[in-house]
Amino acid sequence: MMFKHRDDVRIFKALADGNRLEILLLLRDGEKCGCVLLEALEITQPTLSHHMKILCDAGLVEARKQGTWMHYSLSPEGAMHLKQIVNRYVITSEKTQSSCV
Amino acid sequence: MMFKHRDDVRIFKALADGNRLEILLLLRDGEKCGCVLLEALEITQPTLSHHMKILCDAGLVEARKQGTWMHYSLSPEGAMHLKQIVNRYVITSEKTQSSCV
DNA sequence: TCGATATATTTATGTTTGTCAATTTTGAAA
DNA sequence: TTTCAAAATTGACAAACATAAATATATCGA
Repeated sequence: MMFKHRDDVRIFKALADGNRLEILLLLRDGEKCGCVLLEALEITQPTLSHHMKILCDAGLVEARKQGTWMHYSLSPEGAMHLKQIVNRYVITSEKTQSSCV
Repeated sequence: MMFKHRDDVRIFKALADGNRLEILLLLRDGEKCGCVLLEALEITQPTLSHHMKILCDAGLVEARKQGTWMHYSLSPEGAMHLKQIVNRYVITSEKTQSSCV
């Protein structure tokens, strides 16, 4: 029960934070390294690292390591998956009435 | 800062719980009253009431009162709004490379 | 009015989460 | 090797959250 729809919950949880949404917006115009994200957000480096892990674990963001730098970008597959999930939970079929009217 | 994208966060938070996702699935095949939802979920009545409030406040679910019963249904407007939000945060443009390569 | 049923509210509790400070790890350059 | 910069990890803490018990409210029928 606690683990119903666990994977989907993980994705929506990743989206349920203002800083993480802001990170996604920053990544919309292309790959960015952590230090650039850090400048744009008013959070500390450990906090950013924490958020990036959540976004990556959810499959929404991809990470590319190059030397000391980590480069982050939106995951097209993650985006597609998210849209599929949304359709699964929120799609509307014909409008019927409650059986206990 | 704490309140960045507040309204969008509220919607994603509403989706970030296994029981609430299950409720949305139950509502996919039409309107249902609270007592029916309660039977389908292994939670207590106050907890269901709590979850329904969160889903309604997020605009994902509509409530219709009829006598003692509350009838819940998916909100088509809420669904459309959610899809728009998802596109805002996760759409992918041309792939560029990080500026600090 | 009284009783039964569906729902909402209040209160309390254990868990999860976002955050930062401090520290560690990693990788490259001097 | 030493030094420096970027990122990850650890530990701690306050706020937010999911949950249930107890209680309150609302509506209908007898």
